[in-house]
Amino acid sequence: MKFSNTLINWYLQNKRELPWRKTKNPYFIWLSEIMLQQTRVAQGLSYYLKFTEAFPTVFDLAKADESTVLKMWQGLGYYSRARNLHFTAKHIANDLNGEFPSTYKNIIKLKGIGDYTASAIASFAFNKPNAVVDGNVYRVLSRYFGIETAINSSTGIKEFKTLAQSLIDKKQPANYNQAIMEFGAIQCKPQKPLCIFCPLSDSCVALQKNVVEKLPIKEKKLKVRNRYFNFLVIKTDDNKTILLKRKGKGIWQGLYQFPLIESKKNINKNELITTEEFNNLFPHEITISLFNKKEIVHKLSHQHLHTQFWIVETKKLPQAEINWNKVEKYPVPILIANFLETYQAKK
DNA sequence: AAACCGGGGTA
DNA sequence: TACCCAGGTTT
Repeated sequence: MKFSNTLINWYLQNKRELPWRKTKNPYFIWLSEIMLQQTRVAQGLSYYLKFTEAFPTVFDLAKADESTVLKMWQGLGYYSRARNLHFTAKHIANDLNGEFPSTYKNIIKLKGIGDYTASAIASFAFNKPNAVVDGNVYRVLSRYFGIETAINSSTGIKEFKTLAQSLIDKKQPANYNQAIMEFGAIQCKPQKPLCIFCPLSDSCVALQKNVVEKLPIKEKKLKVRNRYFNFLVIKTDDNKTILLKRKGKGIWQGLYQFPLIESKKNINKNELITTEEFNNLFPHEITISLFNKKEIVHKLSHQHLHTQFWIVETKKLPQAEINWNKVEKYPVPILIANFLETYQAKK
């Protein structure tokens, strides 16, 4: 059977009875869609009942004070939804004569309505063949077709939208959209999906490849932390230096490095020599110069290390116990090794 | 492209 | 704790 027919049949037998599924009133449908953005049905339901009772028409909502609307929204989260809802209610009541736009193109112009919500309203209220793509649709399609494109990449967004649009049942777009989302919410769940008695199990690519739990794929947007490292490359007049072993849990555990002064940003020589750490190391006279005129940015998966190597020349230091011809014996981060290579070459 | 916006449920 | 939820707007 066709993908869409299977889903619609499943939907007609398994759907939950929800108040916004019993109406074609675009105002009610809009209200429910805004409330259900990033929100579970169980959480939004009581708010929907409260709002439709207090504001039975878009004019009632438009007449209310914004603070009243926000107060009623309290606890539902994402409060810009409530502000946009009220703004759009006033727009529809005052500028559009209370008539809700009936096409995707016009619906999406409304504040607080994006691609998903415009498609949902166009199909549910006006029976237009605009396919919805929400979190459920991403999950169902990526699994059934075995699509590994990241759903939060720009190419993934286009790919899934195009696919969803190609699959919609144009004779009953509302039922199809409802069906695929309900199927994703109840059957093809994020965790522990019910594959054992799934009506699509025979042709589900992810099930056959045993990758159901891995889909959909989402790009990890790991936040990169910028750190600013100042390494003090010490050279005593008896040709010794200092290497310190990194302890603790952070990066480079157990490896050796030159004494490090971390700063909030790249600093110049004056700023460096006035740091407390620097003065603790060098009580007496030294000469100091920046080795790399341009900062070296060492990129780790989750950190960008903006690095400056400072050459510090001084007379004999009791802490400086490592002879420069032994430095290469120590395990060091590649960042330090690369520095040593260019530094030694210049000598 | 990425940050931001929230409260709540689930494993 | 980490992930996800009938996403959209702003930068």
